[in-house]
Amino acid sequence: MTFRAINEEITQCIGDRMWEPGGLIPSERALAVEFGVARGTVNRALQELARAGLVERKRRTCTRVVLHPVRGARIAIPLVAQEIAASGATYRYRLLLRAERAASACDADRLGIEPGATLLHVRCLHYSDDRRYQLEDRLINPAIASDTLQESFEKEGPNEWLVAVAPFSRAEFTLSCRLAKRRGGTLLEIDPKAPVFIGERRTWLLARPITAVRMLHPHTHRLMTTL
Amino acid sequence: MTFRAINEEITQCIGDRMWEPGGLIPSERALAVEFGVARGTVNRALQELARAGLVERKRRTCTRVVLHPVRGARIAIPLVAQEIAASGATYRYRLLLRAERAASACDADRLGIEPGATLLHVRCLHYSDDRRYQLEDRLINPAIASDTLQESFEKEGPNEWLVAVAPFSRAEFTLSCRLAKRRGGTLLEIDPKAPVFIGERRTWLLARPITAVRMLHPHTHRLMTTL
DNA sequence: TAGTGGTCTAGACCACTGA
DNA sequence: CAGTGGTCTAGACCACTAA
Repeated sequence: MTFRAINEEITQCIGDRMWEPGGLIPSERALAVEFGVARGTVNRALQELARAGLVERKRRTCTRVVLHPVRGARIAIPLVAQEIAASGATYRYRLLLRAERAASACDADRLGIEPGATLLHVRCLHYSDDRRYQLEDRLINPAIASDTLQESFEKEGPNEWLVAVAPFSRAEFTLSCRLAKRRGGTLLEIDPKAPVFIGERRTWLLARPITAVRMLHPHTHRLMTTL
Repeated sequence: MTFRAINEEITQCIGDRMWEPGGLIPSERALAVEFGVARGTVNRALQELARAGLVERKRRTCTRVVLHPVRGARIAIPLVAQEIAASGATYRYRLLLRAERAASACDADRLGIEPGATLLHVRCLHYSDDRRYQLEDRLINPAIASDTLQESFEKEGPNEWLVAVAPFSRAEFTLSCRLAKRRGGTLLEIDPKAPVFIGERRTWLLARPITAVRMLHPHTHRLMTTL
């Protein structure tokens, strides 16, 4: 009897309303006897169910079937190169722009630095089997590493470089969509009247901003997660 | 020595590059000896690190430090009523359609049931301070509860009912966008040439499909998370 | 064939909760 | 004070990989 089997048995009981939403589940020790397994096995099964959100465990007290199962599920945003490689397609990268400049008011707002401070602006395209997959428009705070301004980003995207040099402690994501009529859309070579799907990410190391990136996808893009 | 402590020790080693990205980690048995704990404890610590994406485990072979740490973040998808209430706005609900019918091929594909099987189709609007906030189009598998077909959904949305009666063990999310020209868009009363932001969710209890819902938002919608 | 990660077992201790 | 979930231990077996 594996912990996976126990997991399914318990899920079954909950689904059959043998144990009601909000109600108590028998103790680990009781379940261990019932299923004829060690308590450790039941414990592992219940831990997984708790992580999945089907069950709520209260230390030193009890385990109950969760009353309002989803407060909000979560969707994963993968790194683009990994995402494309995982799909089996060939990943290709092209640098469009690399500029060091003083931050405009708009940049400053987006990245969270002082207007006039130096920043690095990078724009590049990610291809999946020669189809334009994502347009990346990124601001980087050069203060994060001593050699930021030496990076050319000719061969490799900023993401690969950043994950290697700049750990972050806080991130903020936004997903939205709009019509493609503006510059970004034409760079993706899509109909200006078609929508684009936009992901934005900003990261900080403690209070110091690291990078702000805007990722544009054709509207055929799907962001998917299973959990 | 707890598994959390082991976890931190190992994270430290990786952070200090004592074990290089892409390189091998000592075996569980070796680490158990080194830390003076049982192998089970090391195992648990490594499982967690693998889940966190810091380490890759290959069954019956080895554990290695992950080469490009997946900083894939996760976005929370809140329940609409909670989301609106949390924003301080007034939540209002209106039922547009409630139909029992035999599943078309398209329905069957979307919900994952046999074509011809009975399903419940519900369409409704969620308002935030009298602005149309979300159009919900939902298929429900009536087999999940004996009283599904008695539910009118006049006063309360299907979500509130479902969370109370139908726990799930697996969920799948998709986010995308498209032009509003089709029916959904007009029901949201937006310009047919403007894009709509679409979230889709499907849930199962073990292998049994529970519900498939499509949520349309005006393109001004933003989905945000901080973490 | 030696070594690996995945898993289960039986037993134990802990710090706490709730009656 | 009885019962709970959280955790650790020491040992075991398995199915597999890589040499």
